[in-house]
Amino acid sequence: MTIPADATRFVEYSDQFLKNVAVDNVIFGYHEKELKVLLQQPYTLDKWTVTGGYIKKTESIEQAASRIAFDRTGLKDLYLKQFGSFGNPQRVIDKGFTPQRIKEITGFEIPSTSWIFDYFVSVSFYTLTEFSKVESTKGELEADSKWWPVSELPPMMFDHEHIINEALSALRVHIAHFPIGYELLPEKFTLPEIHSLYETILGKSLDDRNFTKKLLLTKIVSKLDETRKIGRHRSPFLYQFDKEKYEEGLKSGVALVF
Amino acid sequence: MTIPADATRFVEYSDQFLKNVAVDNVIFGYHEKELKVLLQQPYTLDKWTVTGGYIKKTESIEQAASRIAFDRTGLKDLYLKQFGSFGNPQRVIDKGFTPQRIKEITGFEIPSTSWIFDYFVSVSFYTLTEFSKVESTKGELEADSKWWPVSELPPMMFDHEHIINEALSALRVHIAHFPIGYELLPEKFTLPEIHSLYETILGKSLDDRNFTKKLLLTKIVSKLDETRKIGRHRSPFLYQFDKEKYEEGLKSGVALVF
DNA sequence: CAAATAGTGTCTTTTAGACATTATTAA
DNA sequence: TTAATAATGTCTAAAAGACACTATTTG
Repeated sequence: MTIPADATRFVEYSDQFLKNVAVDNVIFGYHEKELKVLLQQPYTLDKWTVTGGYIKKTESIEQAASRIAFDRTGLKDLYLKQFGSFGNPQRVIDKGFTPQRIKEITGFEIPSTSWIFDYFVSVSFYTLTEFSKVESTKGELEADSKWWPVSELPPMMFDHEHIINEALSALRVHIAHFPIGYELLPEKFTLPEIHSLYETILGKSLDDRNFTKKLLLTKIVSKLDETRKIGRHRSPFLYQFDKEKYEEGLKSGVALVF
Repeated sequence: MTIPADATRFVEYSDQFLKNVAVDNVIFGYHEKELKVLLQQPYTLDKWTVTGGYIKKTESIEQAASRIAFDRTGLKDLYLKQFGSFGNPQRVIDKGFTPQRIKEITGFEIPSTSWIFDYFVSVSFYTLTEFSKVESTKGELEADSKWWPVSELPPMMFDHEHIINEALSALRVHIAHFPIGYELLPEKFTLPEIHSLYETILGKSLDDRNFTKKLLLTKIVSKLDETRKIGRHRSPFLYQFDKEKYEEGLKSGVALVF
């Protein structure tokens, strides 16, 4: 077991942070037709959590989410979407903080009436990124940090399994109304690649003819005059996002219902 | 100016509540083809706020929202829908708490580093109710409490105007996918009545023939063998919600896109 | 019979969904 | 030439949207 850095940080730096409220980021990663989620394992238990952290008094909740996501992924400008907040007295049970435990570890005596023993409201965001862009997946404070397939999650702390499920629902609703893929695909990609991406996120297969028809109708991608040679079969054409249409879609919405 | 009850409560009861996080409820009321929102005016200023309150350590955020809504409306079993959380350092500016001010009023000396001078994250819910069902619209702690048309809001505190706009957007998305009206219409109502309700909430006019066609297709309302005599013109038939279909719609969704 | 509101049907366009064959590449 | 994958079009059914006349009531 590694150092219980969370507890230490709490005690030393707690004046910088808002109390009883925190941010959780569900970081989805797409890689080779699989949807994964970045989880970390705190010092306390054999259970896992989504990436999260505390909110500084000087920053907004969105800024906190962004800072925390950067700490975990090394990526700036991630599109973080708030999808809900979670809070109930049961949330505290798994936390692993007790006055005795903190004293053992840090030497500080904290009264059991302190706010750090009350439950935290989690303001939750999700984001999508290309798996391989993430360099430092390991937070300085956690024992371990790892990508897990959303379909095979390890035992989760608190209500974090529920939070991931809610994030996934929100994501699936979201991609019916807004373009995605810019951060997930190489600059030039093939129709089969973007097709697979949508299938993976939605968790179901999509008719290739109908998929192509609808996608091209939105004009958010445009065909290039190049192909990619990738095997003993017909070479697929390359496409790229039409930056302008894509940005417009982000603002005003684009129907891509499957 | 009335008693600054919020400040008093803060000081006296703050141990019961989570810190730096609170609930706000945007309570929409429908009455005579108008959509209104219940606002309260705290002691401090000539600005108004949506109804809100603090979260007890022993209750979930949903329970807090429900309790707070009951305090303001006297209604139980309101359908409260969480639509977002809001938090940034600017939120504190309007709050009207300063150490000096609290000392003047309550006699307590609170250090300026206390959490009560930091910003609060607002976990926000909206609900819809029939205007005239609300008896005690006045909270015990506020100077005044009043329904305002959503199109003519008074000067609002914090980011509460933004919160109301977000609530309205969420409501308009919501009614495209779930049945509403059960709490807003009399048990027996006419097609023109429910038609007006949808027009009011969506803020646009809807073709009567197409509206009726789609509504009846969902089977959530059924025609009765009675009419209501209301003037020197043809008497409209009465309808009522089909409880079973309605409940099912709440769970699984019902498309009513206009 | 006039004024007011309720009630209803048809046509057109658009969208969704099902479905199968031909084209290209390189071993 | 064959195995592998890419590319593409048509038909049908359902839904959305535009649009206007007839029915009933009572002063």
